[in-house]
Amino acid sequence: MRKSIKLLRQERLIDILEKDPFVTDDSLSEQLNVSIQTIRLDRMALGIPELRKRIKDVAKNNYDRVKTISQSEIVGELLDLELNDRAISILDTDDTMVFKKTQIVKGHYIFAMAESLALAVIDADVAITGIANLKYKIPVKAGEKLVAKAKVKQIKEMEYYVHIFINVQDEQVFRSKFIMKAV
Amino acid sequence: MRKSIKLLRQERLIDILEKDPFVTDDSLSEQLNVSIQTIRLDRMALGIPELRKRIKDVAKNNYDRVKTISQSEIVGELLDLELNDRAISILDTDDTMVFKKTQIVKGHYIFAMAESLALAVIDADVAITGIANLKYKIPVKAGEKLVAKAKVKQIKEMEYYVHIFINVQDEQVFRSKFIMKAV
DNA sequence: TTTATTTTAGTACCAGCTACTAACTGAAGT
DNA sequence: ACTTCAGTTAGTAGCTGGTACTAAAATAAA
Repeated sequence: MRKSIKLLRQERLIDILEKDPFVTDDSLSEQLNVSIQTIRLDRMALGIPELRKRIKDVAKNNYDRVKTISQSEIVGELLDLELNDRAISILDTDDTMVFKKTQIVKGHYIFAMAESLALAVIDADVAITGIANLKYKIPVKAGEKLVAKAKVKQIKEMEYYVHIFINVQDEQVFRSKFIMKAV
Repeated sequence: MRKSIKLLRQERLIDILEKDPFVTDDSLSEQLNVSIQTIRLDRMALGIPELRKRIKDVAKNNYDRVKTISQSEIVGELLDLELNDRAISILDTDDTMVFKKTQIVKGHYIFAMAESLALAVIDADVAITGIANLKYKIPVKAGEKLVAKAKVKQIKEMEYYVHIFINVQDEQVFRSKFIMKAV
């Protein structure tokens, strides 16, 4: 029975540190009501590095990356643009965009790429998405390079009908129709 | 002229640390060819904290932010769930989600909320989005609280037909149909 | 009861500092 | 020539949050 007490404590330790890596051994020993030596033995057993190393890891991991997530990279890079006619953008997928279980890129990244290209291609100061029909044909895996092509099919007063196709290599993985409304 | 040597060194110091905050005083003293005490006097004068504090700052700055952007907040909080039947989630929008020009929430945030709720409501280990039809009825502004309701309409072998409605207050701002495929 | 596991205690040592005192350098001021 | 003084260097004590190690105490299992 002592065995499970130890394992339970180690699980709690992992839990605490996953929620907040900025915790000293001292604080951990208080939270778990054991001596600081026990905490250190547990960390050793679990291969968890010391506070400073943990902080450094968090810092290093995010230092370069973070900037990207929030904006531009979510939508890809515009390569070619002919207003009111056509446009091309590319997006490199990575493992931050996937469902861990399946390694398949989450749908909203692909949607975001398509939507932003649809917005870019139309010659309107401000536009909003009205209607979208999407078809995910083949799941996209982390690391694959997406190429999106937009074609404006029709402009009816303030409504723009735009088709977006997304390929990986020469295979179509996604296609969609957007009706954008200028405001 | 001695004056400018000092100022120049301090500028170089700032430069080095801006490019890479992960540098010890020891390394700085080598790079700038002065004693470690001089480096410390310079840091004091410039109000630059020690290495560990700098690392911690980098980590802290990004840690909270990244967590939120990448996962939960983009998709909302699950309030109610009846597998294979219905589900409800909420999402507080903020000004990081909008087009600056218009203060209107970007479509992919709303799509992500809808898609993830559609995924949550179906009782399948792994599922991918197959087809989606979206209608954005009213633009959502920063600060508005979105309430998404999912209803599973039909289950046909491995395909799930799910409807998602998103409201602000009692007004429907978005509705969609998803066909999800279990894998 | 004996043995094994787990936990606690304690010491020496480390990096990377802060805080402080003191001495040295070198050029300018008068 | 001597003083002056900013700028630089040297050195010590003490801090945090550890590692690495030895040893003893507590608890459980045989």
